[in-house]
Amino acid sequence: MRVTIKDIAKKAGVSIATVSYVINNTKPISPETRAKVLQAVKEMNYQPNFNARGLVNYRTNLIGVLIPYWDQDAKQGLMFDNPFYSELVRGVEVVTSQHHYHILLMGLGDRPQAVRDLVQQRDLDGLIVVGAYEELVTCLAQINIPVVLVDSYVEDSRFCTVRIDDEYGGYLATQHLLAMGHEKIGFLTGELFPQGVAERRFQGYKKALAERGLTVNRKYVYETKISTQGGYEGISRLLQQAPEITGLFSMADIMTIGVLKRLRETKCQVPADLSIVSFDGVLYPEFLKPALTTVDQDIFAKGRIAATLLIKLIFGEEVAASQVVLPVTLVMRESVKTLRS
Amino acid sequence: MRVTIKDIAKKAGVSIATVSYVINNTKPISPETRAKVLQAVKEMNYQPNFNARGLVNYRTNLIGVLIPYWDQDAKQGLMFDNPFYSELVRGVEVVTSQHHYHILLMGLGDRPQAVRDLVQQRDLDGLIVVGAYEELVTCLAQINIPVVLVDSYVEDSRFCTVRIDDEYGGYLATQHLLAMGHEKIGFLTGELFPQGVAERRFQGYKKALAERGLTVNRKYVYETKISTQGGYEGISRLLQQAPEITGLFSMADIMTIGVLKRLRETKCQVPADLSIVSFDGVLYPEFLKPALTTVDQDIFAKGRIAATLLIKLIFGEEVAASQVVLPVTLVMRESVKTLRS
DNA sequence: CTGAAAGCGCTTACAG
DNA sequence: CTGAAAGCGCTTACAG
Repeated sequence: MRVTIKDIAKKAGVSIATVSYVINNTKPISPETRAKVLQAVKEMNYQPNFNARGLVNYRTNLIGVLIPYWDQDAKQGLMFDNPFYSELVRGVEVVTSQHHYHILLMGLGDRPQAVRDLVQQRDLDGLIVVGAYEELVTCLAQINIPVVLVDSYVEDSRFCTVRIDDEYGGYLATQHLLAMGHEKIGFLTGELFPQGVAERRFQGYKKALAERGLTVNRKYVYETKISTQGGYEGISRLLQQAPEITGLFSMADIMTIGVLKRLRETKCQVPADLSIVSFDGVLYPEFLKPALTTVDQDIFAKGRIAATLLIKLIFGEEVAASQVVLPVTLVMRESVKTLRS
Repeated sequence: MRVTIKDIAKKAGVSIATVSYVINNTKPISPETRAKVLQAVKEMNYQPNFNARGLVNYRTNLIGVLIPYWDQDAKQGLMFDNPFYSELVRGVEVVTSQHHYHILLMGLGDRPQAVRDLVQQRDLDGLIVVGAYEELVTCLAQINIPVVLVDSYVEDSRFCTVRIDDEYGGYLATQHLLAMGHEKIGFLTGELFPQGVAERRFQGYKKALAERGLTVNRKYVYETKISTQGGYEGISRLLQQAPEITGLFSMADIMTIGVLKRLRETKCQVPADLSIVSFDGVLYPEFLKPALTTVDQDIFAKGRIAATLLIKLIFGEEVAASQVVLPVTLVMRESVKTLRS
């Protein structure tokens, strides 16, 4: 059923070792023998079994792409639910496919050890991990393969990272609202944990406020899940505890959609009643109603660069930069109104 | 470096066969021996190597998810570019992870034989293929593993399929425009090939027109790529060759975004100057401007069902239905205006 | 230039 | 109940 190296050897009248040599170009083989083998390979559509190959030479040509869930049961949330991740995976695919690498895609729930298991089960050559948190990083540190962290701020120098300047992004968003005259600015965010992007954007939020001599009102900050549902519930709570806010920095487009839904239900107009700056620019913000002012990032590039780094690490090549920081841009559209003060 | 069954055997003081037996629960083992083995497994964080396992027992616990490109170079288009696919993959992941199956994600360009190669290289247990066309189906037929086709209308009874009733969807879209008084209705579509969904939606379009005693004006139909870019260019051409249309059935949300972009540039108002019905409902249509009237489908469910079917096929279980057809719903929002006639 | 043989991590008759 | 051995598909010293 499987076409194996034996079949080729038999057909070409050589040993399996010879077949291996010509396929891998790993030893000088006479032109005639080579031709015979290649002919057989072609006729039988032979393709080497990467699993068997990986078993002996410790290279499976397989990398894992790990994407976190926030909701273990629903398997929702960060994972895929967010077009963000499809963009990222697409970026990864573009480069891995050029290097004959395959992608194993996995969602990661609340059991970070699952990474270690996966790596052992599949004998992965490398790992791209999105949004790693401390506990996960601890697990990763026990694994002996190259890892590229996307959107994570771990201090561990063993890992390459690719991300944007989230603090600056948060700063841009908030600073824009301030510049437009808003002072009571809400911050709707995903979980704030030390190595996460949310925390950094929060830093940027604080920094922008501080520049204006303002301090953070904890009532203006609401932590919830990064999903439409999170945005929907979050804005309700936030407006309940801080009805006076005139501006909102929403940490992710996907949350902002939920915000818009809720606001529409409560007849709260954007930007008339509430100005919004969102983040990512992944949901075609110019076509939303209102067209969303966003801090944009190039997620496709994130994926490409992460994969390029990882492949280099796997091949033991020198990497120019082990910490890649991609730019962000504030794109002004229609969701922020100028407040006269 | 790898923790293997040998390490466990040594630590537990038993043979590797015994370790295998307890791990797989495949032979009666004395409680004491079992305990020793389990203890060792735990202490060493042992996880069996699925690749090695697959080599001997012809089951790798790996399935492939294949997603077509339309643009080989840019690796864009259908693949991921479209949130449609992330939803689908998420659905697949939910069920595969419950069955200890992993997902190999691959884009598929213009070389359908790549599927066969992949299956051999990775020894996949099964395949979920999105949008298969004839040539690809021919390749799939040569492969001896279970395949579930998503969004494909091949006649081949060897394959399970899951899809929506695309003809009915196209009918609903067109019929709605007709009901609102439109008669000159454009159809912006992806490539029309026999086994594709586009062709079926086109049939629905024709059927709705026919019911009104109208025939298809070929000038009103424009075939292009399923992407924002395709939508953008497509609507330009379409309006060039048929400026008189008052309604548009756009075959995919992702194209519709491009349409909106172009229309905005040319100051063509929706729905004042052009009414639009879109398809999929995957881009938060209620928050677009204008809120898009769409024919919605549950893509997450498509993924879940496809994976469930595939797993059953792999395990040789009886499948209730080998052709699953999911419902579509017309959701009216604001992109269609009533035309008085 | 070519091949026999060992071995990668695992499972599974087969024997005891 | 337990284990030695063959074998899954492949690569790689080693010998010739």
